[in-house]
Amino acid sequence: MIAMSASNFRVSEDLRWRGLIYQVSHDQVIDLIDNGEAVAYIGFDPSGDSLHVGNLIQLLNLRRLQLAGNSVIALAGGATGMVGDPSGRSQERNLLDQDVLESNVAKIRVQLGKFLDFESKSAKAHLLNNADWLSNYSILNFLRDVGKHITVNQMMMKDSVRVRLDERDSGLSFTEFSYMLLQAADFAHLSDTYGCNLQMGASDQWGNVVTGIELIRKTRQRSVYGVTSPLLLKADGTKFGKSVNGGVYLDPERTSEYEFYQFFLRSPDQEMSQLLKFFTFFSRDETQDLIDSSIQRPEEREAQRALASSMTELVHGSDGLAMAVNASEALFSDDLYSVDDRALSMALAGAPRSVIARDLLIQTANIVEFILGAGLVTSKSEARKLIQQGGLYLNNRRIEDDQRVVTLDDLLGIGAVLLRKGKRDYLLVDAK
RNA sequence: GGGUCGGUGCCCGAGCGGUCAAAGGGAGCAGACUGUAAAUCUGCCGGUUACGCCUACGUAGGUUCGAACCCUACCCGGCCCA
Repeated sequence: MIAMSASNFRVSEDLRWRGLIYQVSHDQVIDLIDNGEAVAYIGFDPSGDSLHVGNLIQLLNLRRLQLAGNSVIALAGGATGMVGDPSGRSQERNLLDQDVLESNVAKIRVQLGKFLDFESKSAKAHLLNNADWLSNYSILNFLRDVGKHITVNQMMMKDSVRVRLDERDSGLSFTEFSYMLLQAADFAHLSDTYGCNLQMGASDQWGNVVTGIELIRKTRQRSVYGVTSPLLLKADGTKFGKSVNGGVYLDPERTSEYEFYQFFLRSPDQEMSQLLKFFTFFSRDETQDLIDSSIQRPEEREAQRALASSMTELVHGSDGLAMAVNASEALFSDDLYSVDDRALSMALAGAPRSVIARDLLIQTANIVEFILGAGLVTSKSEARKLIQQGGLYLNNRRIEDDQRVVTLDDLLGIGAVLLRKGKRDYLLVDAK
């Protein structure tokens, strides 16, 4: 599967073929990474308590480099998160509480760690938090060590800043303006203490990366490099990574294994080539076969299946994948009643679920109240509209009447009721 | 601190005394078509005890029979000046 060990393998070629290289600061980077001499770092923003599929691309890039023999550093931005990166943002962000931030960092560290190999002797991996060196950096020293070497003129030229200055009704605070200096200081610190010589990131990080390179060149007379990867956009040009219930996260508490699998399974045909290249570790041949299949027999969705399986397994392990696949098959089977209860119960272990009081069913509950209580809809009018429009299914049977009541008789053998909104938004409701 | 422009529903954006739950667009939701795809078409898109009522147009007051629209103060943002 992971065709990394072949002696003639060159990561740079692989990355380029995958379309993962957008900008490169110096051509030397290519040799550096091909020879396994890079010590590469990528920073991750802890503004949420879980990484999402967008971050995953970057994290996998780090993994790709490590598999090719380079050392890597995953950095959680415990300090920079306190300030907020203006890159790619059209609005000033709100500051996060310190304790929220700390708990986010703790959770993200765990996720980051899962994708790197800490055992390797030659290709080392480090997991760091920049709060460890930035928190106690005195402002005076910072201004002298870092600020002195970067002119405001340069900073103003950066896209992330310029966009905000040109913007009609949102400004840019000094705090966010300073962000790139903090990131530059990180790079310098990592260069000093870990021999870090390469910073990577998504293309919106280019300005920050370059600032770090500048700083190190001026203050350390040392050459370090930068590489960015393109921002992944959907075929229609909008942001990638949104599903029915918001973002797609790596944390199963936020995005269940089933939902995660489904997200990739539903990928549009048009995006398959790019998604396979960005996310998977399939070889060139394997990838090409999948792309061909997708073009010739799109209705089979072979590529989607391969992508979804591969990603789910990578993030949630083989158990997680099994749960996701079982739940998917059970939920999308034509006749739910034909599946025996035991199998159903197992299969639906990974399905989205909620709980409702059994007593409610004993007294019989109105369908509208029932689905509201279950959390399938957020108001009674939404519930009624859903039914009127023919979008509500109970145990895979369409409900036409909003006066319908739900009773114990509606419980499947597994002691739960299966609700469905629209074509594919399922919710299993346990009666307890 | 002064001047000036602005703050409208999830977002963008009209409205500028009644006919405004508020045009239009986007997003979202549902339906049809299909392959759990895309595109397209249709309907919905504040809540509710549902042709009524409640909540909403930065916040608090005021004028008026009646305000998102007028007045006052305050808060927040942009720009310019100091």
